[in-house]
Amino acid sequence: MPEGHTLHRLARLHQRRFARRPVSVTSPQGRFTASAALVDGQVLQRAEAHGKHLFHRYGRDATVHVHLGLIGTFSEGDGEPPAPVGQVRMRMVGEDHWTDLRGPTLCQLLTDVEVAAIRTRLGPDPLRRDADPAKALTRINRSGQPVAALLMDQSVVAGIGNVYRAELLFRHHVPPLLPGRAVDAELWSAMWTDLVTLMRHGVRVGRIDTVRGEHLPRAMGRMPRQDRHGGEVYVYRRAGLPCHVCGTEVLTQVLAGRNLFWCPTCQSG
DNA sequence: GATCTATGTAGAT
DNA sequence: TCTACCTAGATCG
Repeated sequence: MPEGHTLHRLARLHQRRFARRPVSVTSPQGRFTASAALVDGQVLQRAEAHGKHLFHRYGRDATVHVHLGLIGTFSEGDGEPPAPVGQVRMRMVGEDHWTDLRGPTLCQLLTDVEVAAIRTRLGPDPLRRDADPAKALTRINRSGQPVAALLMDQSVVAGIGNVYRAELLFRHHVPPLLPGRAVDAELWSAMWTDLVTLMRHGVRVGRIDTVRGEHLPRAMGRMPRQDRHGGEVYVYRRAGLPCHVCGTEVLTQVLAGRNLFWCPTCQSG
């Protein structure tokens, strides 16, 4: 679930459902109880996302910071919340809605300085208006690391995860192991523009779809069926299957602890 | 019902 | 580089 689009979608939902009104904040599981008590009953001023980080600002030096990690998840509903089931780290209850947070990597109450520290170490986020893609290119060009590794580095670009990485490289015919310094401005401009479009679509529909008109798989004669993550993709988790565009077997390799997927023909550079 | 795997990161080693 | 986190959907039997 959680690449940048998921967090922006949650921020938008929480802003709409909880902001500008008092919110009950508790920790049925107990691991967030002391911090929850400090904002419980206060007005949520603003919910926003930067990359994969979610911030609930209640006031000066009182921001709840959530990072879902790999397995964190929010569930939500209308009206009265049900009895907590399982390990609910944080429960928020507003006038008409409730939401439960389970399994996050981080759920902590931060001061303004601590929030700023997190945000300054993040790279530009394609889903934010304040993003400067040139900052990302500078970092990419300074490095001999594979572009596939750089795209996953949240201090280079904030919000890209394993699915968007694989799909972006495929869509731009980029070999994953291409060194960062070989990415030119024209290529990066095209990749960034595409990322903005793809991720905005992700926020809108709540899943990652990267198969668009210009890449229709004519050779296959049909659109790819939905993949396990719920959207339509070219190469992510398709190792051993034929490429939707050229039919070559999709390859996989572990790079820096994450599974990488690519088509050696379409992405031969 | 049991088992496997994962869209991620932090912290230990 | 390894492990913990400890959810949920897919797959196995």
